[in-house]
Amino acid sequence: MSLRHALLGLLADRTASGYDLLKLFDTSLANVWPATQSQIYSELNKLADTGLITIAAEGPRGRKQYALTDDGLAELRRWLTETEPQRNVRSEVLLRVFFLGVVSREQAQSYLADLATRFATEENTLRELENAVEWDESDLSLYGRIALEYGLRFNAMRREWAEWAADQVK
Amino acid sequence: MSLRHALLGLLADRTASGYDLLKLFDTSLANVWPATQSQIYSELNKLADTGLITIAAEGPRGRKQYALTDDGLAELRRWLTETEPQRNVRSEVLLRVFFLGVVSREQAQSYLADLATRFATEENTLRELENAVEWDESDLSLYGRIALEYGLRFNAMRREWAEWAADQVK
DNA sequence: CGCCGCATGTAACGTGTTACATGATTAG
DNA sequence: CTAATCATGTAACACGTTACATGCGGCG
Repeated sequence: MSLRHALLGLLADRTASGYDLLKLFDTSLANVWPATQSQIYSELNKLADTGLITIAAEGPRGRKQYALTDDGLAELRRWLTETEPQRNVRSEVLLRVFFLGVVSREQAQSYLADLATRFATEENTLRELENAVEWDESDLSLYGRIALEYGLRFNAMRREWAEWAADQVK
Repeated sequence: MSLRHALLGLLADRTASGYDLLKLFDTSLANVWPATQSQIYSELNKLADTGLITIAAEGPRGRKQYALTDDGLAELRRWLTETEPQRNVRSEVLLRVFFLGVVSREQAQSYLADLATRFATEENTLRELENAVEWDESDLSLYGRIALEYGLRFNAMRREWAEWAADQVK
């Protein structure tokens, strides 16, 4: 049920249409909680039905500008403080590593070395993103930078681990 | 489509029944690729239908002992070497951090401090697991330890990040 | 003989992805 | 005027979770 709260969270900052939210997902939330257009639009309708958001204004081309209601903000706060985040375990990378025994040691080693390169690339991508974003003094900037720092540390850790693992396989 | 390959991977080591595999998922794969009983049994039937595994023997209580076929091993190798692991991004923890602006700084700070504690606990759990497992010289032990090391480093990294983040919010 | 564990199967529901479908507005 | 962008909606399918359902076999 996190998509619903992601939408509430974005609408807590400012009002937006489904189309606006779609773009926000593709930019700021792409690395945290991706969502498709189809998912966003249907969830918005459900949220409007249950009164957590309302249509604050309608624009050209059938545009619906959604706004968070008091109930919606309460629900967002409740989710944040009173519910446990379910730990997100599934890792396809680890699953593959688990079964590297079915290929040769040489193949396994180069597989892990490739992984290290991949993680290094992702780290660089995030670093470019960090430089491209215009950070300000808002809460979204503060917590956005904290989330980005997580990504940087995560990829650095994974790169070092993959290098270490490649060495272990030798 | 990773569940299918997880099953193939486990059957590459030894033959097993659905029930055996279920227990393997709950122990060795619980932190990598969880699966439910219902999912495992229906996927096994599909794999048997497509000839990637076969029923090597039948036992009491309708027990079906599955074995990997040559096709199955080939498919496992193909998946491992020729397909790209899709990066697993969704993180409920990060999503929550993103929206910490809707609660007070004090609440946000204690939220992050709690996270740090949680990660430290998980790290300890994994360390106990590491000591409890009887590691041998097999491939599964080698790659199992590599996967576990990932978990240890991951939680250490997250704990340090959460501590840093709590400090940033001050 | 009765209970626990072994062993499998399926139905209902929620979430997520891909693809199709349609149309209005605006910038060049 | 026409192409790109804005803007929303829905259908089909894949994957995952929860719950229900059933029965055999071995151990005490």
